[in-house]
Amino acid sequence: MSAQATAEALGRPSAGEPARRARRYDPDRRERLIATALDVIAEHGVEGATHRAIARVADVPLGSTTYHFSSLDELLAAAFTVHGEQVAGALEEWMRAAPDQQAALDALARHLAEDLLGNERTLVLAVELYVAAARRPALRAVTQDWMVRSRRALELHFDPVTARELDALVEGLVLHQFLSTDPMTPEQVHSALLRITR
Amino acid sequence: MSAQATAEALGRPSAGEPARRARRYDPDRRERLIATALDVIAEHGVEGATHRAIARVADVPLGSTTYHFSSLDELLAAAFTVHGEQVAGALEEWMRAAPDQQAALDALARHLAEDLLGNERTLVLAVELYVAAARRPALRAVTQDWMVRSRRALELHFDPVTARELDALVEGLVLHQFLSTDPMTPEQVHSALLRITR
DNA sequence: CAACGGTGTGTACGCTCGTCCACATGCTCG
DNA sequence: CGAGCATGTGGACGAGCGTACACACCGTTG
Repeated sequence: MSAQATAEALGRPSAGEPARRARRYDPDRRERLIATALDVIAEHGVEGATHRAIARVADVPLGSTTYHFSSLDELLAAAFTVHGEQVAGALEEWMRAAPDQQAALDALARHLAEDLLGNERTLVLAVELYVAAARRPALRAVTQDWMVRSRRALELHFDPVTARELDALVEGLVLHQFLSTDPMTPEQVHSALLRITR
Repeated sequence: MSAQATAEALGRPSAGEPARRARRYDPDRRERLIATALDVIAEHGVEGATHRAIARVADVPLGSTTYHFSSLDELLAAAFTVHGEQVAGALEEWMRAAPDQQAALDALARHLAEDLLGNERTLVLAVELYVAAARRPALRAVTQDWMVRSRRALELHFDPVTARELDALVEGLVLHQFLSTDPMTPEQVHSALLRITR
């Protein structure tokens, strides 16, 4: 195999069977493992996100995953933290760019349609986090941070009560879109948001 | 142990070690397994709902679970079907009893507060189903049925568009309540529902 | 140059899991 | 009464899992 060939090229004795893979220089393997974990979760769910599955996709040995993260929960928490920051950051940008409440509502509708509902990967990751956070304390904090950040962003343009209701409706729409075979159109979504803010 | 004593009382030879437990007459074991499965899911999540855990709590041998249900997914589907029918039935009752739209809204708020948000078990089971349905085809259909039945009940008093938005908001509120450390009060919930229907 | 520590690599251990199977029991119906 | 069958019971099997560990490599530091 190529691993054997590489070993020979590096001058290792080819007599033995070991065929140990050549050591790689891989400075940001940790970050790559986080990104790969998100890919695996999106495709197979948290349930399918095992050390072995992540290591296989990232093309690293199994032991490497436990070297960089002291446990699987820690790896998952790191992954969801990165993802949550990306999504929350996007919402904050939308809200900061909106000049008034009317524009903020349009921006929220677009954020929903484009970043959440329209993107299979983001949608799946959100729901997977919802579920995983229910049982894993390490993920509760990640979810809390995400929720707080989202609400803060909404409060740039809406009073706290309305922001909270919008937040809940958004979560419901995400879940609805995910589960339903007959999802709502962007127009319906926009209309629902409008009703909350009137 | 008592199993041994029972075996001897039944005239089995006590020389051997086997100590096989006496056969029990248990006509509705299948239904009891379903109920037990819901208990286990509520306490340990779908992830913790294994054949062995359910059998232990129901006090039946491991093999009994695979005798009554050809697979674990089938058992979970049966359990969530029963649960979904109970909750959907409760909503239908509320809606049928409401004389007008105003009363229907109050009833929905009470249904939410009492049956869903105020009941830890029901809340957990709903979210667990959301999550499990994402990856298990056998549960998708169960979720669909539940959603359709809920929407039909709401359409007794609200137009289809509003019913749909209410449905999504309810799902969001359930999830919100489940994840948040600082949940909404019944008054806030009622107010949010009112905004949708205006 | 030698010791050392950070990183990469392969493998072993103990455990739980879903599923399957062999056998025991007792009701039903001829 | 006796054969057949639904149900009850215990145990086995192979697979996948998280984690731990021994060893290999290599830049740094004294």
